[in-house]
Amino acid sequence: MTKARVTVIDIAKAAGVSKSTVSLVLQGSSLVNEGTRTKVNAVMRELGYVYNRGAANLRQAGAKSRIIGVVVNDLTNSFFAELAVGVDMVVQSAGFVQFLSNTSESIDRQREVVASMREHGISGLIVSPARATDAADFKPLVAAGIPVVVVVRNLPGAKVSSVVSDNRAGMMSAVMHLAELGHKRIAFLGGFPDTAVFDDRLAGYRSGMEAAGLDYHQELVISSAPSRAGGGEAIGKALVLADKPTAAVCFNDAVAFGVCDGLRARRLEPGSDFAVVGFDDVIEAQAAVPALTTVSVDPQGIGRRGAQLLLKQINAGKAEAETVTTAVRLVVRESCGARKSVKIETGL
Amino acid sequence: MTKARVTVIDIAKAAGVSKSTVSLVLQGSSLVNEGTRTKVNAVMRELGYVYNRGAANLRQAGAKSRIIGVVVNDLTNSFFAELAVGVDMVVQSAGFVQFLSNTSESIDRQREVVASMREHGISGLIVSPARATDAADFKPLVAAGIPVVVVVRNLPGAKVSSVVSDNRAGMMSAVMHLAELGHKRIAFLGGFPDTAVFDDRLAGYRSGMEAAGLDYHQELVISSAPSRAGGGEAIGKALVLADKPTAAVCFNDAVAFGVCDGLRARRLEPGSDFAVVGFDDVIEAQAAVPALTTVSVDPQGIGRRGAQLLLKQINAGKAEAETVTTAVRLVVRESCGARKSVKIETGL
DNA sequence: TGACACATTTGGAACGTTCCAAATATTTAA
DNA sequence: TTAAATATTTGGAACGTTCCAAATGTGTCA
Repeated sequence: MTKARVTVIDIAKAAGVSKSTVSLVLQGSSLVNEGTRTKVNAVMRELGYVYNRGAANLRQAGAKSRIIGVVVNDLTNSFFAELAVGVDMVVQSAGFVQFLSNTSESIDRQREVVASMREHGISGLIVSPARATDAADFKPLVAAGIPVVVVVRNLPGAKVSSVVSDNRAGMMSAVMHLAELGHKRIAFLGGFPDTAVFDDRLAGYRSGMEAAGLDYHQELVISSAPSRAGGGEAIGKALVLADKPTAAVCFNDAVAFGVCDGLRARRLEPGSDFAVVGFDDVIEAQAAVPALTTVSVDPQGIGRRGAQLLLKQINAGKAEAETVTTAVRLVVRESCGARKSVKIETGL
Repeated sequence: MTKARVTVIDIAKAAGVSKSTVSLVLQGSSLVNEGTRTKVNAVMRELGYVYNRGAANLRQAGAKSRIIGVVVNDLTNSFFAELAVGVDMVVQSAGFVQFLSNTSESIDRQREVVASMREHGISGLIVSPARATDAADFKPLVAAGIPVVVVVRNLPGAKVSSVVSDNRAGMMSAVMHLAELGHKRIAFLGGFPDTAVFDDRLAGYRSGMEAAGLDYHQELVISSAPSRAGGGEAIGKALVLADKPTAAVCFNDAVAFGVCDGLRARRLEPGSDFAVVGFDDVIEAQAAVPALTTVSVDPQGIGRRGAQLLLKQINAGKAEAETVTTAVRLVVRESCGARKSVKIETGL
């Protein structure tokens, strides 16, 4: 029950030096004599000193808090959990800590959370913006010299850095793969049309169709919520078309799972009767039956890249907006019909 | 590019009052006149004032930082991601923010992370301790008056509060369910024997056997790594016994999945040929084939309870160690053989 | 009117650190 | 031996807030 906090002054007294010297030791300055340094360190250990970053921070105006804020929209989704882990890895090894918050796609909550983080003096922010986030929302942060990196979803118009996966190329390769398997009528299912990610993926779909020499038909693009339920809905609409598709690329894996559900509810087997390709490669994709063919985006990598970019800007002291797109690759499993379902895995 | 920070003094000047008054407004004190309050608030908005919690914190020695630390061992595991979300929910609505870090079961990293959080002046800590965490590890925190709540895994001997699921009751109900289905030889598979959680679950197993009037056989308890691979290993050992079991309760769902793999590798179908019950109810349990019968533990609930407990202690100003066990319930699906595999779910 | 209660406001002195300019010790060069 | 150069140490004065004790203003009652 040690009541009083041990401060730099206590250390100074006990070590017979001035507080300034102790401070120098704390910062690992080369000015201080080797002997005094070890003595001070010894005393610190002995008295159980803990550094008060808040106080230090107060003096060193601004960007030295070594706290970075991380805001994601859905930590329950393993995609974002992985992303957070990626951020944590680089942030932690750079001696920073992360404030992590979850917005559940609520723009109000996002605002609150960011405000709170700002009060705590974060040195930078990584955010996967909630849907319908206004590009101007992060203006004050940037104006205050706090670097912001937007990940996963970009925010057109906002002058901030971003790390997004190559949605266009990913979707294009998915479409071309299906075309190679002989499919001619390929649908694009799921996703909300008012998002930048949707636009990119749709653009990739169109490029893919074109590259494969297939016609683009408006009716084959069916948007819906980017969720499992949304996927069920979308495939329902697709299957009542006069000229039905035989394959679909989906906005994301959740949609793809919904599509599979919907197919089975209509006695169609995903993979053999209808080809399905997802996007994201969430962990469940591998274990699902049939295993989902999907575009792998490595959320952890995005987290790492984002954190690196942010740290770079923090260290540089100025935030020059920069855009990084991370590579994606098509992972061919069973749901596209390319592989037979051989589910017996090795014993151990 | 506003360079200088707006401070309470700037506000005071602009509003024609003293900094003390502004401070009172900030704290929502009832002492201040309604007129001045609104004026001050207006000025704050106008000048874009942002509260400096660090400075405030410096003055109000100690526990008012409104930061709580959360450390988990594996955020990639959806169990812990859910837990973090639960914590975040209550912490956020209480106006706190959370430092979240991931230890990946590394005890060194855990130490680093906790030290760093302490430097930042957290008001409390929620931790799911890495394996082999020493009970004394959190002693300094507690001594400094920082409440600590241990979740998921308890730390016998440490005088801190904890929130754990009712491992005993859960395992007991699993065993009794299998007994009701007519099983006599029920194995307990997986888990490391040196953990408190293992002991609890094993105790539940024994109670369940006893309650069902079945004998306890040492040889039917087979420990292994608490992972999918470990499960495969354990079932392998179980199936070479002279008197083979016909059913198994598993240390957790990962083990249960491994057991299913192992069964199939030996041409046995989980559910019909051998009953398997898991523990945790991770999201994959539902979608697996066969769907896993398991004990559902609601990690989000644990997170919420833990956070509530912690906040209570922070507000009370003193940390009286308290132990909460959260209820669990058996979710009967297919892997125990109680239900036929009817996999066609409703369309939407 | 003076004395009192009450409501509101207010200067400083903290809090624990870092930074600066200047002081003091030590070494080197002449 | 002394001056100059170098290495080390050091008191304040910040940083932006909250707290305290005391000051001011306003109204009420004899």
